[in-house]
Amino acid sequence: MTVAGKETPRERYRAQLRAEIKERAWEQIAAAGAPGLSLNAIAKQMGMSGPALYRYFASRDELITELIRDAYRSLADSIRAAAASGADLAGLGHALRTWALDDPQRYFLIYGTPVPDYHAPDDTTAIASEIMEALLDAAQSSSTAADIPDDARLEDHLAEHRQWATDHPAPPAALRRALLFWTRLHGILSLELAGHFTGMGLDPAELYDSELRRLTR
Amino acid sequence: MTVAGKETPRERYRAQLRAEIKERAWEQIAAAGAPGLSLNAIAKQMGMSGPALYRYFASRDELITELIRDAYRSLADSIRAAAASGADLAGLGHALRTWALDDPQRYFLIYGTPVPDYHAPDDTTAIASEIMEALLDAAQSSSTAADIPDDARLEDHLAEHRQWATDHPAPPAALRRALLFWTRLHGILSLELAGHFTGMGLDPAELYDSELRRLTR
DNA sequence: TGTACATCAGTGAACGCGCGTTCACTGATGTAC
DNA sequence: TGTACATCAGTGAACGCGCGTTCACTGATGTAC
Repeated sequence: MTVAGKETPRERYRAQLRAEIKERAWEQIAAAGAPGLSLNAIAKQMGMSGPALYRYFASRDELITELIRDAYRSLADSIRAAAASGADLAGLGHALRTWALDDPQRYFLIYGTPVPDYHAPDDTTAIASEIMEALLDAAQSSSTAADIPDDARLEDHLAEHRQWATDHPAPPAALRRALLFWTRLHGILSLELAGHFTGMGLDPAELYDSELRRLTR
Repeated sequence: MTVAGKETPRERYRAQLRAEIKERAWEQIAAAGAPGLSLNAIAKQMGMSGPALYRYFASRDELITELIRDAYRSLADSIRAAAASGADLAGLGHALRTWALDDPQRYFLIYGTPVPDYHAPDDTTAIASEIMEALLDAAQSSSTAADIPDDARLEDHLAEHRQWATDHPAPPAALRRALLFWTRLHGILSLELAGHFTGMGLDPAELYDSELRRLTR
């Protein structure tokens, strides 16, 4: 990393071109899904020859890895920005949905069909933890009388299996709430984004808000 | 369709080979995901030349379409079999999870990342309706005192938007239950199958059962 | 039961395509004295 | 300020590959008389 003020023109140009490559990559992914991403196609779209891109990314895989990282980063930033501006759990829920609808294929790059034997870069787990921490904070500080029925068995399990919440002071009830927030909302979101509600004649937003109400009331 | 007894040897052979092609296709999908499916690779694996497969499927797309149909059919059959043997909503939930874990990529072929501009064949919506009907039956006949807090607003919405449950006598509360069953379980399942719980140190099965308990208690 | 013909399965060659990636090279941009 | 050298961006040709798909053809299997 270079300090902003000390960037040489060349460095700035490099960063700019890397950014543009990624932008085109996102456009391609939006148009044809991640498997359809092609370096040559990106180059052609930018008016360059294919091999030129190898000055900026060592391989197609490196580019995709970077995109996954950026997707995680973007989601974490959205969630944290919402939290920073005083949003409660419901607010984080809306931030999540807005983020997902904003670019469905970006959502699926993180939460969609996994490619067998592909492992996401290690640092994404750190970003995922960031997200969980924001959820835990909100789950802990929002009303205790949330509308989720008790479930002693699950809370016992969570009390003993909380590596994912290491160092977070949230009590089991809050762990449970954050977790259900995560799984329930992803259930609706992924079905919605994949189009499984179209033709059913109901509004996914209503369903989403309903779950959110139950989690935060 | 030919009646079983009237199948000629040729027809039987054809059906057998079509089936074997599909089997190999599933193996490939399990190994490399749906985008990695290749007719030539299947042919090679079966000891045939590539073009030979065109006797059995008009194109790669037709094969995939058929696989999607089969996946839906398989899920619907599993759910209905469970229902037929007297399973309640919880039983259907376990059938769903078992089916999903049995072949994650088959699950994702239905519920995973959608390919932009690809539309599933029309008859799959009929099979999807079959599945929803089985859920509605179970949701209706199981205890009314389920552990889902009331939500008048959602029930109002569902009372007015129930094209997906046309002709089904289930009251709004049951519609809601069936719907939440579907979205909540898919939330956990898709996160689990995509590996998002690994490293968190908790057992997705506990979470799944906990949600099931809440939905059916 | 045997022959003549039609149907069908499978082959091998070929087409056109796009992919990721390497390599040797040109020309422009920056750096050092 | 001007020259000499190093660094870097981008090109075009090429490699090897696998893909879906078409086509003309061979040989086996079934059908009709």
